[in-house]
Amino acid sequence: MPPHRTRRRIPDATVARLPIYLQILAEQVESGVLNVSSEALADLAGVNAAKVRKDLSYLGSYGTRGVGYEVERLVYQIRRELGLDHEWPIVIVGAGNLGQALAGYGGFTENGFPVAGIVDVNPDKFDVLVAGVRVRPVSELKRIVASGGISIGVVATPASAAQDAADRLIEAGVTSILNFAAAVLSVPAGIMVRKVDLSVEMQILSYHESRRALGPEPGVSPDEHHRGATA
Amino acid sequence: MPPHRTRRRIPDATVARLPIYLQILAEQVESGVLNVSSEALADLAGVNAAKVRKDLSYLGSYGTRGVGYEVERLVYQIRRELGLDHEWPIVIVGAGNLGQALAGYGGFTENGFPVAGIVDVNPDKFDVLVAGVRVRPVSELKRIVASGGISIGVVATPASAAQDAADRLIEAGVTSILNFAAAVLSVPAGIMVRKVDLSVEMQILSYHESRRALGPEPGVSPDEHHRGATA
DNA sequence: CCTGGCTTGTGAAATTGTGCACATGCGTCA
DNA sequence: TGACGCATGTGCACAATTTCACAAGCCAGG
Repeated sequence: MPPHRTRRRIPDATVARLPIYLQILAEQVESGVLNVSSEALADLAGVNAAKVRKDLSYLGSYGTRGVGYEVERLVYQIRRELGLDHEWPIVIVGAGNLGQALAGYGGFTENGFPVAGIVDVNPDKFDVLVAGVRVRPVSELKRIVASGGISIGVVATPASAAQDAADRLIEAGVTSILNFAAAVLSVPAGIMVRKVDLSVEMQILSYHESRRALGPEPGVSPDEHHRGATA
Repeated sequence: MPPHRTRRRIPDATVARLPIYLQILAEQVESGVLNVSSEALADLAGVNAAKVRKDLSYLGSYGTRGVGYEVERLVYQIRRELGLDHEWPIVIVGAGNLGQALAGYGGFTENGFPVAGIVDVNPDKFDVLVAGVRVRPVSELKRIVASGGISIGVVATPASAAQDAADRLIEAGVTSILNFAAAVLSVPAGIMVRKVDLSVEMQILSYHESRRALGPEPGVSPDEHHRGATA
């Protein structure tokens, strides 16, 4: 059998957990840990051990029965599967508070997603330096995307401008979008959109808080100190 | 029958969509729209109409056959179900870039989650004004939470300090946490945690981008312009 | 070399979520 | 008042995900 032709379809739920495992494993490497069991990893990730094993099994059989998984190897495999074996430059649309905060955050660059460009419609913002990158007019989006080989765009505009921003990104050639605006984007098939909406998150918490007031759930066992729901 | 005693258990997947519907409906109210059909709402939310109907049916029967849903009424019902009929003051732990950006963002306050306090461990930050709120030492967390009747906390610290921040929040009486740090929090049963991690989102996009390079999916129909995956 | 202990990898069951199809019921119009 | 058109609410089948339970396999020790 060849060294694993990546052709298998990995379930969405699993894909969403791989980055978590990866982060934890990276910490373990730092600590000099050589092996982890599915149970140890599950514990650190706050999930079920069987789930960890099933998730990792989609990558192939990289564990050793009776021993566990070799941390370095697992890190390598997960990174490869997630496409993190090279950088993915991104472009941010919107240089307002949010856009600047995102660019300045550093988390993007650190994780292999360097900010290759920031654009805005407002001329007042042009040439402002944000995290070492000069803000450019949206009209240059196409050039920036093409010359930077960019396939991921970040929408950091007000909700009212989000669809327009998305349209321009797609027109420029971007195929994946991370949307921070409080708006649902309509995009052609084949374009991947993920949305991050703080107010949605808060409202989900609110729902649970207000149910709490109605008395204990008829079905939630009050057992001791485990991981909280990260649903 | 009483005006609907909120006792039903609403599926998580539905709870996660209600805020989206709510946002769209609020826009419709602005536009003076009086009624929406499940299909119209589904279209705007980028989901299936049957799903919308099923989701809304958990709230009770607030639609009219042959007509649709009365927008204002639906807004009221969803808000009530999500516990948005009153404000939920929050406290932010961490007054660094992220904490300041979050506080300054305004999205919290606008949506009924006013920032009632910001704390940090770094004395340099004490008394700095962020979005009109004075940064206080973490030692005052308990007092702030108690006097403000706060049940929701936001962790905006570096990953290494996140668990400590969470512990302090819980100790102070908070029961729900929104975690922006790249760390999995361990919390007692009964505490609700939601995590927002940009690098996880980016990595999920990366996965899909890198699969794209392997050729067209053997199973994804190439149909025209619909809503993108927000999975 | 064989045995015991431990952990993976995975069928199968249980649970959760989705989408179809249609009976039901409201409002309108003749 | 009766018939018609339209959109809800929901039973049901199916798809996805989670969890269990255990056979299989590896390593260490005797």
